[in-house]
Amino acid sequence: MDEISNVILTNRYQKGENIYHAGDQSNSLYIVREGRVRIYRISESGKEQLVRILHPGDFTGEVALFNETIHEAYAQAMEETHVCTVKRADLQNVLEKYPTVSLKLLAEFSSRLELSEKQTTRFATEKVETRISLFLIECIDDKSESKEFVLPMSKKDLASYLGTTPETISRKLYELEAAGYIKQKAQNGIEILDIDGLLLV
Amino acid sequence: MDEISNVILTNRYQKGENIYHAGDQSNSLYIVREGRVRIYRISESGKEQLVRILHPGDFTGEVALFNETIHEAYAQAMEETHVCTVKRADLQNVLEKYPTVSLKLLAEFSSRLELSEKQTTRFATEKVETRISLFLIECIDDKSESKEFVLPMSKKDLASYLGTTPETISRKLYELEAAGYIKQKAQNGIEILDIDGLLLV
DNA sequence: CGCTCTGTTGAAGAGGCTCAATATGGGTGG
DNA sequence: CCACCCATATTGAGCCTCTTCAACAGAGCG
Repeated sequence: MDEISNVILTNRYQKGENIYHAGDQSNSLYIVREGRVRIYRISESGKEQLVRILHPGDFTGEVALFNETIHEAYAQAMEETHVCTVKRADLQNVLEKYPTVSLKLLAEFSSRLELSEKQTTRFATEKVETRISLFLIECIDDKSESKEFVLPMSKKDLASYLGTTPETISRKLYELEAAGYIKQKAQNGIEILDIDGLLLV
Repeated sequence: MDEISNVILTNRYQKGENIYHAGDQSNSLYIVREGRVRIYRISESGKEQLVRILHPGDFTGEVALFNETIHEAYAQAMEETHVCTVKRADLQNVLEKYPTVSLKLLAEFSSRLELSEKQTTRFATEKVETRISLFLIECIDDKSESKEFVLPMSKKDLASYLGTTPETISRKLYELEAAGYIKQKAQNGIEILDIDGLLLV
């Protein structure tokens, strides 16, 4: 722990500020301390997709780190955010000295890989309505118990994340509500009324 | 090397045989020695998607390995295939003893992650025709030089990989040929005539 | 030689996108 | 505290892409 704290730096970013850009030749791992970070990509045809949102404890920058390439994604602070950075050389030192850290990292990577491939398969095989339903269901998995929650992002971002448009999100949520599966509340609140119904969409 | 060869087992699989199923509780890493292996998933709604094809030297099984969960994908031999397996405990021993192996693994994982997220973004933002064009372009990147190659899989598999149908593949390839971007040859051969044109699709 | 799986072609229809107009709401400055 | 502003969200209409279903052609294999 001491060894690690010696090699980390902390930076602050304002809302909207970019932590790195696609094309940057970074050599650091970024760990979110406070705030939220939007990771997004620009496709070949110039459209933007939200890949994921980092919360305190999450990290990013790994691809550029282990492969010495440039960043392929963008990282942008969604609010006032504190980020710790570890330089590549320092990280490699730690990893060589403490092999169990590598095992933890490997576990994290492999579950991220799993998640990403699952997402790809959903895009490849499910229609928008189903992707939205599955997303809603996963929102309650986390907080368990209560079947009511607040969308973890704006509907615009959600559209980008799910590979659709804000218009379609709006309409599909309306349809799901009309069908009695969910109830929309103020400020992006959602209550799930019928999980089984949602699963069959 | 000696240490590793002591802990690996070799298995043979016939064409069509499954190496593991989704739901299996596996505890091994599988390395392809000879042959080809199709990795695919079944989505929530029951549709199949081809995730990738393993060639000699490639490996799989990592998610179940580092997270002690069940397999989420299926691995099926596409032809007579020889596969080496390493048990989880043995692998962890090696990784703890030789930290640089972990670094190599981390590099491999992170580039796979990168690839998977890129693919997700393509599904989220590009239409089928563009996805096909990009796929064709990547086929020649590998073999460089020659602008002629044989599709690395059947068109049916390609449809599954690109999240579309064989009918659409057939039609789009026809359109790309009509536009003068490519030329189709016998047995899934393709010649690229105009890369820049393809990139603009 | 026939069977089965892959690939092609046609027609119809659904799903989702685009564009435009309008509403809403959080944040800012006066 | 209010008025305003800009980003987000909603709603409608038309259209385009792609899927679906069906029929048929070809290729590979026992």
